[in-house]
Amino acid sequence: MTTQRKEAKRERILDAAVLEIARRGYYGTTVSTIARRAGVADGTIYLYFKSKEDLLVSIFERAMQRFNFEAAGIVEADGVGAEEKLRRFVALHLSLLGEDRDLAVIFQVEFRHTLHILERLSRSRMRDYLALIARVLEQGTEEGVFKRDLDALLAAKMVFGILDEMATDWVLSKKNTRLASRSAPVTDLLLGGLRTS
Amino acid sequence: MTTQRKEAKRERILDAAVLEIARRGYYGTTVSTIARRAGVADGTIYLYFKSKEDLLVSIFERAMQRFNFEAAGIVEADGVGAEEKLRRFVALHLSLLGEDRDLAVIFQVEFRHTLHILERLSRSRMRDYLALIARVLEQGTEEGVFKRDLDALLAAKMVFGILDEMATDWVLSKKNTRLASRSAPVTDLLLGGLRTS
Amino acid sequence: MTTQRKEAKRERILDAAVLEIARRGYYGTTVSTIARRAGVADGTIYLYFKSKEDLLVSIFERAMQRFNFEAAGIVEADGVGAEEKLRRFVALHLSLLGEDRDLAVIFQVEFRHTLHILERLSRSRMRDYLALIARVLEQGTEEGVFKRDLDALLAAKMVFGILDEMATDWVLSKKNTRLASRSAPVTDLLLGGLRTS
Amino acid sequence: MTTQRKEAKRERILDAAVLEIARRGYYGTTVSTIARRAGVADGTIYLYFKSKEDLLVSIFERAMQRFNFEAAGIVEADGVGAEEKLRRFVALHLSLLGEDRDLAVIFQVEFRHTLHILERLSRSRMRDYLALIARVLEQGTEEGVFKRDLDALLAAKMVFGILDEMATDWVLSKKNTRLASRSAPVTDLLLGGLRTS
DNA sequence: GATGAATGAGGATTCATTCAT
DNA sequence: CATGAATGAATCCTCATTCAT
Repeated sequence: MTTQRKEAKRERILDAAVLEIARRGYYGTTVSTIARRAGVADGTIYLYFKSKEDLLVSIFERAMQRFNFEAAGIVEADGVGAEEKLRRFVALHLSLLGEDRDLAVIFQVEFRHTLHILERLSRSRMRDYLALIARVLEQGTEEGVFKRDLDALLAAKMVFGILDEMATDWVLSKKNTRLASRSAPVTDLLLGGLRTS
Repeated sequence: MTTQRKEAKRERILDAAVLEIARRGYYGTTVSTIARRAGVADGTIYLYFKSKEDLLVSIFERAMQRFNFEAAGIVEADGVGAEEKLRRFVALHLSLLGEDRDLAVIFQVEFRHTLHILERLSRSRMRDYLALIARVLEQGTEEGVFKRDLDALLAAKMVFGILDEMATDWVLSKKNTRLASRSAPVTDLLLGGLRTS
Repeated sequence: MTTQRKEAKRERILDAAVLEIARRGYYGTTVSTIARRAGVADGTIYLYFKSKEDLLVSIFERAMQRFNFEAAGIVEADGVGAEEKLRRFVALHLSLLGEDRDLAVIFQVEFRHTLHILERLSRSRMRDYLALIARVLEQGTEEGVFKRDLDALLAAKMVFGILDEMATDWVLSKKNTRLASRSAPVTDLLLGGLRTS
Repeated sequence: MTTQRKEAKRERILDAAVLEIARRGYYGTTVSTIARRAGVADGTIYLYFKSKEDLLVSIFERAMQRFNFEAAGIVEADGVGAEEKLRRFVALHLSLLGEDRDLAVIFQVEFRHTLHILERLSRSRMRDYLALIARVLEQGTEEGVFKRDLDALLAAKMVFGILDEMATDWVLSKKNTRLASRSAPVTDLLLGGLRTS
C-alpha cells in the first residue's frame, strides 16, 4: 500500500474522531463508533494509532502543526509592524477555530481535561504558540509602540486567555454568530492595554 | 441526625471529592475512593448526592456561591470607582483560586470537559459571574473612565478569559509562585485596554 | 456478611472454576461462564479473586494444601516402616486425584502450561510435596530397607513422575477404570527399584 | 519453487515457532512474531500450515518422528539384551531432550495443556512411543530377566513417567546441569524395580 | 508463491449504582 | 440513617485469519 493511501486513511480516521469526539466527548465516544464513521474495522484503528488516547493526541498534534505554521508566517513577516501582526494573529486564531466548529469544541472542551493526562506533550506545543505571541509583543516593545516594561510571556498568556475565552464562549453559545467577528473588539482592547500611554 | 450534622457530612464528602478529583481527574476518581477518604460507605454518598455527576455539580455550585457572594460584595460597594472595583475583582478571583490549589485544578481542568455535560447548569452560574464583571465595566463607562462604545458583556468575557488563563497557567506550572502576584500586571493591561484614550 | 458466608461463596466460585476449566481448559473458559455456574455476577468474581489467573492459583493452593496435609500425616506417622509409608503415599496420591476427575484434569493438564506463568509459586508447594516423599525414602535408607546410596530427592522425583504419569494417563484415557487400582503395581515397581538387593 | 526450497522454508518456520513458543508459551506467542522471526510474512505461515494450532501439532509430529525413529533403532537391534536396550532407551530420551532446551520446554510444558486440544493426535504418536518401551519390557520378560507377571504397557508408562519428570524438572530448574547425567540413577531404579527378585 | 493491510469476533475487567441487612 | 456486598452493562484492545495485489 502506498504511503499516500495510508496517509489518506489515517486522515480519515482522524477526521472521524474529531467529529465524534466533538459531539459526544472523549469518554462518551467509543473506538467502535469512530471506526464505523471512518469506514474501517475496529482493529484498523490500532494499525494507525497506538491507543484511543493516542488518537486524541494526534488530533491535537495535527491541529497545532497547522496553527503554529500559520502563526509563524505572521510573526516572521518582514516589514510588518507589531500592531498589525497582533491584529493578524488574533484574526488567525479566531478564524481557524471559527472555521471548524468540531475542532473548536475539542480544543476548547475536550483537550482541557486531557491536559491532565497529556500535560507535557500538549504544553510543549502550547509553549511554542505562546512564544510566537510573545515575540510579537517584544517586537512592539522594541518599536516603542508597546509598553517598555511589558512581561512579554505573561502578556502573551493574557492575549491567549482572551482568545481562548472567546472561542469557548462561541463554542458553548448556541447562537449562530461568526467567531471571527470578535476580532475587532478583541484587538482594540488588547492594543489599548499594550500601548504606551 | 440533626440538619447540622447532615450538612457537616455532606461537606466532608464534597471536600474529599475535591481532593481526589483534583489529583486523579473526574474519570480517574471512583466513588469508592471518595467514600473512603470521606470516611463513609459507598452507599452513603448516594444519600447525599444523586450521582457521581451530581457530586461534581455540587462542588461547582458550592464554589460559585462563594465566588458570586464575594464578587457581589465588591460590585455593590457604594462610593467606589469602577477602576478600583475592577482591581479588587481581579485580586479576588486570583486569590480565591490561589488559596486552594485543588479547587483551582478542578475549576481550570476538570470543569472544562464537564461543561460538555453540565452546560446549562454551569453556564447559568457563569452568566451571573460575567454579569457582575459587566456591571463594573458599565459603571466605568458611566463614570467616563472606560470607553464609551464598550460592549460590556463581551469585554467582561475578555476579562474573565485573562483571569482564567492566569489560573490555568498557574495550575499547570509546577513552579511555586503565588497566583495573586499576577494581579497587578493583569489589572494594568486591562485598565489600559478599557480606558478612554 | 459473615466470614463464613463469604468463605462459602468463595468456595462455590472455586468449585465452579474447577468444573469449567476441567472441561474447556483455562483459555477456553471465560470468567462469565464461571460466574454463571457459580450463580454470581461477573463482577462478584473480582471481589473474591484478583484476576482470572488468581482463580487458577487459588485452585492450586486449595488442592495442594489438602494434599500436603494428608501426605504429612502419612510421613510423620510413628512406628510405621518406610515401605508401608511409601505404599500409603502412593495410595493417597492416586486416590485423591482419582476421586475428583475435574481436579485431576486441571492438575495433570491445565497446571502444566501454567507452570510457565506461575513457576515460582507452584514450584514451592511442589517442593514441599517432593520433600515429603524424600523423607520417606531417607527413612527407608536409615532402616536399611532402601539402597544405601540413594539420592533421596532425585528418587522422590522419580516416584512423583510415576504417580504423575499414572494420573495423566488415567485422565486422558476414556476408559472407566479406577485410578487407585494402579496402586499395587506402582508400589511393586517402586519397592523393587528402591530395595537393597 | 522446488520442493526442497519449500521444505526448507517450512522448517525455518517450525524452528522459529519452537524458539518463540518455548520462550513465551503457546498463548503468549503470536503468529506475527513467529513470522517475523522466520523472516516471512504473516500470510505465508498459512501457505505452510493450516492454523496456529497446526503449527504446534507439526512441531510435535516432527519431533516425535525423530524420537520414534531413533527409539525404534534401539528396540529392533538384534542380539541386544533387554536390560541394555532399556539403558539405551533411557539415555536416548534424556539426551534428545537435553540437547535442545527449547524443544524440551515445549514438550514438557506447552504440549501438556495442548493435549487437551490435541488429545487424539498426540496420543497416537505417544502410544507408538509407549509401545516401543513395552516391547523392550516384554523382551525382558521373555529373557527371564524381568518379572514374569509384568503388565508391560503399564510398566512402560511408569518408565515414561520417570523420564518425563526428569525432563520437566530439568526444564524448570535454572541450574546448569546436563539432563543426560541422570541416565544412570534412572536406569538403576528401573532395573531394580523390573528385575526378577 | 508471497505479501501485509485489513478484518471483527471475543473477553477480562472496572465501577456507578442498588438494596437487603 | 448507614452499610458494603453484589450487580452487570459497557469497552478497549488483541490477534488468528483472509484476500486483493
